Amino acid sequence: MTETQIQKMFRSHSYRATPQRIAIYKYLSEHPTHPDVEEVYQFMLKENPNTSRTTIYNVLKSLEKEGLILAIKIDNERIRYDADTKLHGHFRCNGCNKIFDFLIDDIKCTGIDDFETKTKDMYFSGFCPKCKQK
Amino acid sequence: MTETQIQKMFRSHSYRATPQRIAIYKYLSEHPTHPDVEEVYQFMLKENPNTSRTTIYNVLKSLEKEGLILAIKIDNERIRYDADTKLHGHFRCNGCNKIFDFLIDDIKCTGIDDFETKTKDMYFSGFCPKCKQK
DNA sequence: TTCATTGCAAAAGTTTTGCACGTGC
DNA sequence: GCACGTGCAAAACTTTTGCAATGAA
Repeated sequence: MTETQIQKMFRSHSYRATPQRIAIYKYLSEHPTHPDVEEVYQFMLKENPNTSRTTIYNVLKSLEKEGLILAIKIDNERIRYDADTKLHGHFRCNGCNKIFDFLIDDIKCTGIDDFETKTKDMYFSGFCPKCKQK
Repeated sequence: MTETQIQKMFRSHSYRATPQRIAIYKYLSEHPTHPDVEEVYQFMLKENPNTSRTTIYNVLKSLEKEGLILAIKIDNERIRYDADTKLHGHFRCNGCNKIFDFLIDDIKCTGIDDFETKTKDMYFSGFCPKCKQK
């Protein structure tokens, strides 16, 4: 996504396209490694040593609220973020602690037919192919 | 579940059956409302005013580690706990903030065939039948 | 008796708040 | 120019740690 496209996206959500917002969104979309607040903060410090943690919290919270990014709560320790908002699952390996994306083809549920579903999050955990051999 | 059964369950997991553990587990299984640390603490205070928050953290963490309870991370603010460890989904209503349980009949995924899956968590959000009318 | 577990107090870590200043529109 | 957003420092809140005392097995 180009900087101009990101700007347009923010403006269509009535957000000002500040350099900080653009940089954070760009970082998330170019690093689909599901980083947490601290990783985003450390990256932003490199760009501008005056960056404040408050800004990271503000930006991530507002982007999540507006549905532009996902908050991934698969980890007990920290919330991770993902700029890919298409429906997909997350697998956490207990060996290497990495998060893997996977496709969700179909889900069949009972008991929420009359509910209005807005978001669907799916978290699996276990061992990835490499770690299960050990 | 009777107190004796809970005791046996703890012992079979090499946990000592302390009154605190039993009371916390009993509270969770009798109150399937997905309470958080603070709610468990407030309940325990009524039973014994000397209860420490540390104990709540210790007990919930160890029970979760051993798979005797589930940690539900559907809420941004707090982790909730559930003594029902059978596979089921959780729906969070953005209107009344309640958590509803639902059945998962089938999930079809692509990309993790070679993974060894130990846990499956599914979180939906949106509006419950009552709240969607407003 | 022994050692896991508890409760307390303090420390560490995380997130929010209040406010002055700066900047996108 | 105006309102939104940022950065800073402090406050608030959450969770962990170290340790002495307790009590389950």
